[in-house]
Amino acid sequence: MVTGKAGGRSRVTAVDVAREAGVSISAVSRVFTPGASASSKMRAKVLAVSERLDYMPNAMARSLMTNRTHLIGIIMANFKNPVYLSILDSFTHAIQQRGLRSLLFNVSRGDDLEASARQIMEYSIDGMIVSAASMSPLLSDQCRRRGIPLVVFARHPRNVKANVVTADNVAGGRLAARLLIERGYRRMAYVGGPETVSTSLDRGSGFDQALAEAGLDRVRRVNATDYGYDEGYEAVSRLLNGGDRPEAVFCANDIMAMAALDAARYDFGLRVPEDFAVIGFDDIPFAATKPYRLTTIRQPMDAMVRQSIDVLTDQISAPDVSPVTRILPCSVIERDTVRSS
Amino acid sequence: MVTGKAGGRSRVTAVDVAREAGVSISAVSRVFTPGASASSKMRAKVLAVSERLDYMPNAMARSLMTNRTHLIGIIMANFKNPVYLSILDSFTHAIQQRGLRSLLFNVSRGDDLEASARQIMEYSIDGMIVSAASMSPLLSDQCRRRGIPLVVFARHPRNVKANVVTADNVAGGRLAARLLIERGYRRMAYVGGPETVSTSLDRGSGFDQALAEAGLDRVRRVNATDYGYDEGYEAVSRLLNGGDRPEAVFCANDIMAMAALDAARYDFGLRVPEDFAVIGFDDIPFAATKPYRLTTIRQPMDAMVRQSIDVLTDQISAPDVSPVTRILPCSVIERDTVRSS
DNA sequence: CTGAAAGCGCTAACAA
DNA sequence: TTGTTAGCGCTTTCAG
Repeated sequence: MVTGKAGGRSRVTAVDVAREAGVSISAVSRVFTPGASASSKMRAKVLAVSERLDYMPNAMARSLMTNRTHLIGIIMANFKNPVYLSILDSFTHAIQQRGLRSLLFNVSRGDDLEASARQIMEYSIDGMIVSAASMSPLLSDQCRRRGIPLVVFARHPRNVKANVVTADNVAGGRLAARLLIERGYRRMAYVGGPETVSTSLDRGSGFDQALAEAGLDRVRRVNATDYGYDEGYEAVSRLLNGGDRPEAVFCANDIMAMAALDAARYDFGLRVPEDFAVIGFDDIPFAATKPYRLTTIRQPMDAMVRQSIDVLTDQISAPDVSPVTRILPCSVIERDTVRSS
Repeated sequence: MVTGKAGGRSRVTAVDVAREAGVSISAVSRVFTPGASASSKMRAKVLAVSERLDYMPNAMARSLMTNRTHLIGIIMANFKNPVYLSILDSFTHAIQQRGLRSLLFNVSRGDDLEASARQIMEYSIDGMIVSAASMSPLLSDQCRRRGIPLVVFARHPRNVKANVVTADNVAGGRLAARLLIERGYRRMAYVGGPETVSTSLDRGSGFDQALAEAGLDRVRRVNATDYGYDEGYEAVSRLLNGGDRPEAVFCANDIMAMAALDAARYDFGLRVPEDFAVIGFDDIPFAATKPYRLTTIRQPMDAMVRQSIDVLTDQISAPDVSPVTRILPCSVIERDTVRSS
């Protein structure tokens, strides 16, 4: 029984290391603090003992003094759409690259956004990223009051005072419309997501604008009840069953576009792109597979993620700056669901 | 300038609330501690002031005393496979349900698992879930030494002393083989993932076993370099190009099975399931879409997640128990890529 | 460059 | 039930 405290509950602390190395605990602290001064002898001795004792500074205790937790809160919904896996991949990667950690909150199952935000704030995170459909002013207020930099990702909520990093969804919608017009389609429809989501709204209005500019009218518009495959399938079926069938549809995301393609081909016997064109949004990996080869509008996800983290880290080191808005351009990815000339 | 400290850096603390409410700080503490005793008057008064001042206990300071952070570390790789989005969805949801928080670590980009584990441990998390291909004994040692309950999810590493919750991959492989045999296929092949991954190994060996029991030999076996669509496509192409073409393939996951289906149909002109059968593993949502209608082996993901969290929470409250292993059964999901009788 | 001492915000005995 | 007191493990002035 030579081991320290019993029960495995307690860890080795800086005091243990200091005692064992015959130095003060401040010395230990300095060795583990990046910008601090310590002689190389000191450093070597402390590091050796730490290694032997398997010492590791306690982040909680540290943050109590420094007021930095190195924690970035991520509030996310949409755990059904594969784009969000890529987004999460990029975010966690970027966050880790900078020596930060991700505290992930799932608000997709009707969990209250406010409540989650409150919980997350108990950890006094250094920054927060929100990528959920609903974005409340109360949340951004909370963050501002507490001095926590906040970026709203891939969403452009009105009356919320926060940093915003998003794709230019309106321009993306226009891109879709112009491609379709150029390729000779005339009777177009839009398949949006839930009516309140800003991305769906923006993509739809850009689409309508460009149509109007060309003297065209959008034939119809349907809204899926959720941003998923089944909901998209249902919405498109409604669209194709109704009279005044369109020659082309622009869908608010790739999942719904894939559903549109399937419904058109399998249930209505339409040939794509000859009889019917489909454009999606996002460019998820599956959109490129053989059965789909979906023509789509791509958001510059990696750039968006990078900018978000940049904005966040900038504001963590220099607080009290006014919110920034970064809107990044989309691009057309041509594949085989729109005819080629 | 009536506000407290300047700069927005500092938050309102229990001291502020205590002063304002004319009580002691322990009183404040008690009001925010679930099992503590406080008169309803006290509680009301403190709560009112807290509300007004927007007070919230500091989780870091709290954890310093309690030795509980309510943080669960999740180490994940495979940010390319959509199953993991569902898994993450279930995990974060289950974790939040129990008043815990998720600290997510991405080790998919060649980031060192050890290094990540060390970082994550600085936060003295209450428990840890690892769902990454590689699982080192060093990591489980670290956890045991620090008394941190660990569950290895959907993987069954050898010589690692930790809790394991996984599907019965061997039995799953057998299920696939028996279905194929029953439906009259004879010349079968296996498309595995990277050679070292236990899931791929187990599924393959279960498949081989059941084949052998029926007096059959697996015709061939190819391994994809990674668990993705493109890698699967490449592997299957190799398989179908080689001589001795199989009548059926069992793929280690749905993504590769989808790739197999696409390669077979589009590049080799095979009719499925007449000329060629494909079975996948996982039952991801896309496997059910019209172009695929993939017959597959389903892992009971929700149950696996639930069990993982159960094991974790049990061991958090009652440490020093020996590791448990839970192996859950898979089931066959029949769709259209294996002929029906 | 190094050590002593004073907290960071909170909880947990212990008295009252 | 409530207040007082002593830390949790660490960083950070401030002397030396």
